[in-house]
Amino acid sequence: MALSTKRTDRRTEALSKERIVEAAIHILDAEGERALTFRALATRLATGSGAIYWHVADKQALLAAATDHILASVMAEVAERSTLNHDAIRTVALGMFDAIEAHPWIGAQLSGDPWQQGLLRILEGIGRQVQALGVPESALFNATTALLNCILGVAAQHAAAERLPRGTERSVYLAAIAERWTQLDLAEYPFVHHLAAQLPGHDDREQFLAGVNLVLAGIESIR
Amino acid sequence: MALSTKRTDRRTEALSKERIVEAAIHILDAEGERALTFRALATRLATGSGAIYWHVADKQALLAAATDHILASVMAEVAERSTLNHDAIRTVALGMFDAIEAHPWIGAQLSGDPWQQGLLRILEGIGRQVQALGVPESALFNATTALLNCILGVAAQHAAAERLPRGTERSVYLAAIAERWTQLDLAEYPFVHHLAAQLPGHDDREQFLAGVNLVLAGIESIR
DNA sequence: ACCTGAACACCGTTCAAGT
DNA sequence: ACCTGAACACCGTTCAAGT
Repeated sequence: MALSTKRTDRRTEALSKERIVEAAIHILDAEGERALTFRALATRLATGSGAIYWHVADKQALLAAATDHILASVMAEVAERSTLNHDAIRTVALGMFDAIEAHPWIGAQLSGDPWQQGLLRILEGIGRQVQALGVPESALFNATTALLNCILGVAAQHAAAERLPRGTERSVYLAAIAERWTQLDLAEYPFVHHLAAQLPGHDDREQFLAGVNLVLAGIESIR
Repeated sequence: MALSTKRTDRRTEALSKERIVEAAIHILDAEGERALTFRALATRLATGSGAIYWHVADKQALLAAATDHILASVMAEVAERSTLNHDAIRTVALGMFDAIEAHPWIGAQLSGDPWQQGLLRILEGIGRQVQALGVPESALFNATTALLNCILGVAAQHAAAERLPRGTERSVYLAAIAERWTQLDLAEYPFVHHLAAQLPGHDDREQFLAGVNLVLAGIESIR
């Protein structure tokens, strides 16, 4: 690597898009979305805030690159456990679920721009398996986006949780929502009241998988 | 109403949460999400920017109230055309689709906070019909949120379009995305390439309905 | 080519002061 | 009780100036 020590003598390991993205991910994971500031980023990288613009177009591009970085590693990891069709789809979906849970700021990013680079990797991964299931050409797009919607739904849920004060427990968060639901007018919201009882006890991951299975069942009934 | 003319003599029709929300919706619809500023809102209401805080907690609450206002009218309108089960679900879903298309800023709001007040009306409306379909207790939550995910998916797509420069045609927007997809490496993204061809010609509303139908088919196969 | 950091043009929100 | 509007504490982004 360090064949020639010509430039800067690795004092501060020259800035690069990759280093910037890594630093951004660190801040996002450690302190949340609101803490990612060009000033905070510059401080962490020991540089001026303007320097970042030499490598990254703007904040939106930075967030997209950070999301892409995570999603690329998800797909790489998932690709190793090669299974087929239904199982492959479930594997990709669960990989996404875990990634969104580990990095909730991804949720906001995905909901905000569902056609961004990073999500295309997932679209590709899922779409190929849907195709392999023998879904007719005309239903291919719809079936794949329906599965993607399950992921976007989870993303939206975690994006909302991300915007809470740091360190709020998931369980007390759900309990607070259930509490709010219970306070709604019973006559007007009977069904929501009914769900409120189930909300605190439920397993997010299990529910997510159930949604995916439901869509898979729908796909099965189509072909 | 104006039994006594005691106070302010209706010179400027005193501020109220409702007037503020209506003004906010006007700005959001006419000029987009980024144009909604407390300063712009204050100017439109011919008041000081601080006055708004007397009626609304903060910007997040204002956006939630605006979204709730729209969704309430969607549900009211949809409730009149009373149908049953599958058709009722499709009616609610299409009502939401049209609302999101007419007010794209709702998309960002729904994706950002899927448990907010406004969306509960939809959850209630859809959930009741799912219940009426005879879906077993254990699958009720999953089936309803799966349908909600279709709506959140559409919301996310329109939220992304909303953030574009004003006045971008939907068709040129889709063409631009298809163009980007075509430029991806064919070996790595064969499926996305395949979809790119369908993207410009497709009908959003039709695709949305197809997704809903897919989930409904899945629900049918469960019970 | 790449980096610095002050400066610019904004925000949401607060709050003493008014009526 | 309700409103005013200046002030505060931030932002993302730009850009002359440096190396």
